[in-house]
Amino acid sequence: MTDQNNTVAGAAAPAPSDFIRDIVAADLAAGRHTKVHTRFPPEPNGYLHIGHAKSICLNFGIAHEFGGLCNLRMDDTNPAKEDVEYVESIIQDVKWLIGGWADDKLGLKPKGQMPETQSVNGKTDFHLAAVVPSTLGPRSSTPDLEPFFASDYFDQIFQFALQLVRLGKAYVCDLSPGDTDTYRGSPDRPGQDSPFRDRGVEENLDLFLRMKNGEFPDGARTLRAKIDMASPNIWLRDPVLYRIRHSEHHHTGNKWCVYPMYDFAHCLSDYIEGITHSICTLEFEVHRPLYDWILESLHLPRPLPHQFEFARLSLGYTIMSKRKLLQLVNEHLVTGWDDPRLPTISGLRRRGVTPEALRAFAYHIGITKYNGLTDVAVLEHAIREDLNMRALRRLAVLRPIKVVITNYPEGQTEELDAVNNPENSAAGTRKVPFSRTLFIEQDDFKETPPPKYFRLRPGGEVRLKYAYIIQCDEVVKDAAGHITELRCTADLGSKTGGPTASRKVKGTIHWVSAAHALDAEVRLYDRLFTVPEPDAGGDFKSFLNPHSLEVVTAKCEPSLKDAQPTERYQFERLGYFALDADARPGQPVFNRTITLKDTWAKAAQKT
RNA sequence: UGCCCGAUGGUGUAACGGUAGCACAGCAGACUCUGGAUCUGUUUGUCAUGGUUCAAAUCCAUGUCGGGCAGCCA
Repeated sequence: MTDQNNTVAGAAAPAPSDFIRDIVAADLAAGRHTKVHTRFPPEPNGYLHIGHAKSICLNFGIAHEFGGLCNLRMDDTNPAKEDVEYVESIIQDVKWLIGGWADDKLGLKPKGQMPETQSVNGKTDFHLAAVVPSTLGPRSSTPDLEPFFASDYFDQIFQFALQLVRLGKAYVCDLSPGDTDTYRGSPDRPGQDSPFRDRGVEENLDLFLRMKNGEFPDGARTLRAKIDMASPNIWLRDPVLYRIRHSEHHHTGNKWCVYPMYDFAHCLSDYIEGITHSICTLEFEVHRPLYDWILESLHLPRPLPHQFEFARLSLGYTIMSKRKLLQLVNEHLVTGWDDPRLPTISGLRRRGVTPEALRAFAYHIGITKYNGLTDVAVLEHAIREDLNMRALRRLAVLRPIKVVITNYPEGQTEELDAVNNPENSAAGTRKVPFSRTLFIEQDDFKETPPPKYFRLRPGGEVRLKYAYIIQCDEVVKDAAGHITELRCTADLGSKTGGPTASRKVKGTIHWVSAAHALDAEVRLYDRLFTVPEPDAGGDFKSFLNPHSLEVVTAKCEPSLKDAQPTERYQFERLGYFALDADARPGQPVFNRTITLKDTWAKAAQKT
C-alpha cells in the first residue's frame, strides 16, 4: 500500500515517483510480495558521502512510503580494507540522516544475533529477521540492537557454497591469480576452461574444507562457480566465489581464513534477511545475471530477492570516490573525514547542513539510470531553503572597519529590538546594544563606489539595520593611506519608530557595537575544487581550490556568546553559520554553511 | 572489434500512444529596514534517419554519441 500522505523532509512535498518505486508498487499490487524490504549495505571501508545519502533516501524512502523496512547492513567481506571506525561512523550517519523521518523503518538486529536455521517445505533454510528500535517496549527490556553484518553469515554462506559444490555447480581451482586472469579472456574474446574445472565433487569438497581449515596459503586456490567460460558476460565466466585470506577481520576476528566474494555474499545476505528489492548502482548491472544464477542454483525455499540498479550521484566541483576521499584524509589535505569541505555526510553535518536539507536534495534530484552531473546549485538551494526557515538572524561583521557616530554621546548605550526570524514570528525578538563606536563590514563602504552601489560612501547615507540612518562625513586614513576609521553623524530621529524612521534610504547594512562585540573565529568555506569535474581526468589533487578555507576573526553581537551547536544562525546579509565542534566556552567557532544569495556580488563581478 | 545500459531546455527530472510539465540555473520586473526572503513575467528541449499509427518523447529498425564490464575489491 502506498501512503500518499508521506513526505520527504516533513515538508509538504508529494511522495516521490521513479522507475524503482513504480516496480515496487507493481510488485505489491501483483501480490509478488506482501511487504517491501530493502537494505542499505555500505562496505565499512570509508565514511558515507552524499552519494550514499541518495541511496539511503531511496531505500528508506521506499520502506517509508510502502510500509516496509530497510535493513542497515555492513557489507564486510574484505577484511583488508575494513575497520570498526567506519562501522561506527556509518551507524551514526545513517541514524542522523533518517532521524525524525524514517527511524521506524530502520531494520536492525539484537546484538550478536545470528541467522536461525529453520525448515521450510522440508528444506534447511537460514533466516534473520529485522527488529525495529521504535517497535520495542520499555528500554529496560530492550536488547541492544546493532546493524546486520554480512560477516555474521559466513557460516551460512559457507554452507551454501558446500551445497553448490555438491550440485556440481562450483569447483576448487588451483590457478594462480595471474593465470585466472589469462583464462578469463577479454570482453571480446571468450575465456578458456580451467584445467581444474572437472574435478569430482568429493575432491572439491575435500579441498574446499581444507581451504577453510587453513591448509593453503593466500591465493593458492579459489572456489569458483561453474557457469560458462565463453559467456559474453565476464561475470558469468566461472567467477571466484571464495578466496583465501589469512587476515584478521574487524568483526569475526581470526575465525576465518576464507572469505566470500561480494557477488556470492551479497545475494545470499539479501536472501537471509528476506530482502525483496535489492537496490544498487549501475556498475552492478552486469552482475545481475550472476546474482540470479547463484540464488536460482541453490533451489532456495523462500521468495528470492531481485536486484535493481540506478545511477549513482555525481555532483559538480567535488569527488565521490571513497578511495580519493581517503587519499585527501590520509595526506592531510583536509582535516579529516568530517572536514566541512568534504561531501561526506559527517562533513556536511559539521558544516551545518541539516538532514532535512539533504533529504530535500535527494528528493529533487530523482532516480534514473542516466549518468548525469548534478549542479551543486541544486544542493545549495536545498540548504538555503531549509536554513532560511529555521535560522536565527544575528548581526556579525566578518571584516570590520571602525565607525564613530560623532553626534552620539560618548558612554551612552541603548538596547535596540531586533527580529530573530522574519520567516517565523514565533522566534521572537532580542536586544542588540548600540553605542558611539561600531564596526561595519569593509565591503559596505566604498570611497569611490561603482555604479548602482547603494551602501555607504563619503557624504552618502545608509541605514544601520534596527538602528539609525547615518551619513559618512569623514574618512580617516593612516600614513600608508589605509582607511582606519569612518566618522559619521546619525539622524537621531530615524530609529525604528522615530519621526524620520520612514525616510527612504536605499541601503541597509549590518553593524556591531565595538564595546560589546564578541570575537569569534569564523571559518569561511568555498568549494574544494576549482573545476566541475575534478574526477574526469588528470590528477584530481591538482584541481584543489587553494582558497577553500579562509579563517577570520569576526565581531559578533553579544547574544552569540550563548550559541548552541544544535542551532542554526544567519549572520544578516552574509550567510548561514553553525557552531563548530572546536568551539569552547568563551571561544566560539563558527562554520559558514553557505552564503546568502548575493545578486550584488554577481552584478558587480560582471562589470 | 563482444556483452549490458542510457540519451527530453544550460543542469537534473516528469509525461507509461493523445496539449512536452516541474525544479535549479539564467534574464526582466515588483516589493523589501537583509542587494536575503517573497511575488510576477520570461528565454531555451524530445540525439539522427527511417518505419508502425488517425496520432510517437513514448512502439520497432538502423545509426550516432555517452556510460559500464576483463580484482582472488565492493
